[in-house]
Amino acid sequence: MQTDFFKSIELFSQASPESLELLSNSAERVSYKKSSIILAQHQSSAVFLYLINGWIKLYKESAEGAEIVVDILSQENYCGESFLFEEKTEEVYTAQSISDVDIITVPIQFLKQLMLEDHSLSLSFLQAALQKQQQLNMQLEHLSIQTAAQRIGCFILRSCDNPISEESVTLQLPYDKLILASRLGMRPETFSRALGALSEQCDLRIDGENICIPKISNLSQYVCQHCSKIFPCNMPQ
Amino acid sequence: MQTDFFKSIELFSQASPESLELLSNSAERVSYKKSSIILAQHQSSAVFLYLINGWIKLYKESAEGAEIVVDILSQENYCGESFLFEEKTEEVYTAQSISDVDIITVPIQFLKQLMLEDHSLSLSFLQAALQKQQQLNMQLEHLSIQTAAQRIGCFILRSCDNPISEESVTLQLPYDKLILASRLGMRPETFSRALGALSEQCDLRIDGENICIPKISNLSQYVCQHCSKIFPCNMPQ
DNA sequence: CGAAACCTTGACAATGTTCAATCACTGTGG
DNA sequence: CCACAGTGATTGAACATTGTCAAGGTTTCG
Repeated sequence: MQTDFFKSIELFSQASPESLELLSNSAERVSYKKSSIILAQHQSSAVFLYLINGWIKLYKESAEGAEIVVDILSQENYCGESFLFEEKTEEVYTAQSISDVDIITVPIQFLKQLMLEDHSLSLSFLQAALQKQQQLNMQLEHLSIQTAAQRIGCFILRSCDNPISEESVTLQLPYDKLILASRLGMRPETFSRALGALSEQCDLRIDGENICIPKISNLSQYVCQHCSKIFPCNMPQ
Repeated sequence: MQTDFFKSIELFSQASPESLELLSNSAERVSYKKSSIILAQHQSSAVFLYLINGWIKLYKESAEGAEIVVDILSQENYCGESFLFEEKTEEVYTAQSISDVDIITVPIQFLKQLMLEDHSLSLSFLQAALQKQQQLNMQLEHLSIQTAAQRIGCFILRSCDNPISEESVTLQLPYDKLILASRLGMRPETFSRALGALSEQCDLRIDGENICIPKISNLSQYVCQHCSKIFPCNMPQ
């Protein structure tokens, strides 16, 4: 792989020339079709995975065999970083593509070595980790404060390019409603009903995966009531 | 302040001698009585706060004035790190002591400078951030999977020194039930009822803030059913 | 076409919240 | 020392929200 390619990825853009060189030798770029198992549980603690494009579902199984969705990765997200300093096999998960995807994988021990040698790179990772932390805090807040309809509305709002526009906006849900539901911490049935309620409350027009929002302010008013952030919050998904 | 003191704190233990020297000159160690406002909203983005001992509540206000508990810090936790690389005043909060506390404060810009110069220190922070991330992931999972009673039980379980002991264990709740309730994402009334239900289910004896667990396995069986982790999971609070 | 996956709907149960009332405990001032 | 206020905690009843189970519709794709 080419060093220039890594240079263009924000997470690696500050890495030293030596790191980039080493990365380009040891990283692998792979493509998968939709619904492929990319990492099985036993592999997940040994690999750092960077998602170039597409969507990936990370999930585990509970003691009783139920599927627990840990996270949905989108473009430019990554996973596996929690194994940088821990050997624990506690947090293992399965990674499955939910669209066609392009990814990069790096053996975790190799990445750790880079991290120990390259100060700039570790600062980039620190920065990214702190951002992710904020996002997780937001999700926690939403889960305990917002209703199902508000969480869906919040997701839609944060998908708008320009949330303060007065114009009507049309957008597509990025993936299955089933997956979006579990991502927002609710059952598919609840999602379906809540989306219905939301569209009544806020005058949305919904046709399958397409959503038309005639007036964004209707939505933000309904959604952002109880939240600690100030609209437009610009938090990533 | 003395450099040895910082050396004894895990988060700073790997810092270079120069960093320790600089830290000991610019950090402040302060004590507060219970219920003091330690950081008001407008200060929180300028200060890194390390908690030596006691408990601190971090909270914000929603658009409507309701209090939103962001986090409860316990011994050896810290806050303010999210402002290392972001100037945003988005995530500001108020920090209030909920017991007598001893803390250390470091101006955030000063800490940032250290981080840019001291590779080892930034690795320690990266490691800590990744651990915190795992903790947040666990909280998210619990909030959407566990019932109120299970969350309380999980908290109690993880407060036990030796969760695989066969002996009976007695412990104290670390702070108000009101605060614990909001930390676990439920109303005080729900907490009260759920604790009652839990003590029936798992044969606990509860007297105010003291909880006696005759048989821990009763508790773990009831609590850990749906969780993706394996008992005893040893996750921090 | 037919199977499988995705999505929706209805009836009902479980869970948690809200509001109001009450009680226990603590510390304060007369 | 006692009355009293204030905080923390509990309880009941009504209500809101979400989950569960079962059935049926829709879309997609081989």
